[in-house]
Amino acid sequence: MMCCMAHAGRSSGPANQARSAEIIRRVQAIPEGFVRTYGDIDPHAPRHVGQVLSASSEDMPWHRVVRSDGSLAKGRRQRSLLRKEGVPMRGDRVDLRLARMSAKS
DNA sequence: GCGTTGACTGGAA
DNA sequence: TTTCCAGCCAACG
Repeated sequence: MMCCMAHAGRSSGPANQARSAEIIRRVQAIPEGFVRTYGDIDPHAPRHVGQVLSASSEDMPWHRVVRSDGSLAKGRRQRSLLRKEGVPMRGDRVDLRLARMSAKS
């Protein structure tokens, strides 16, 4: 089944926007009190996730996105928000054992 | 079309 | 346990 995006092209295409849109959609889908790693949101391009979040509006729970080891990308600023939402944490790191959600909804 | 940058990840020391 | 290195993908100039 390669019909869908057979010749979609990799520049200025709808599929291109879909990639970023999908990342934003997943981040907004994170319920309060839980977190997800960049790799869970986009295992193919975890780096792009952060880049999209930085370029996106602050109307999304970007603070619920943490690294695979539970460490925070934005440090103290992010930690305060997570702890305020009731996210289980261990020092300056999130306890992924309890806060990490499934790979997908 | 090419090279650089980035809110990353996993494995090795 | 922490720190360092190399790999990957997408966006930008």
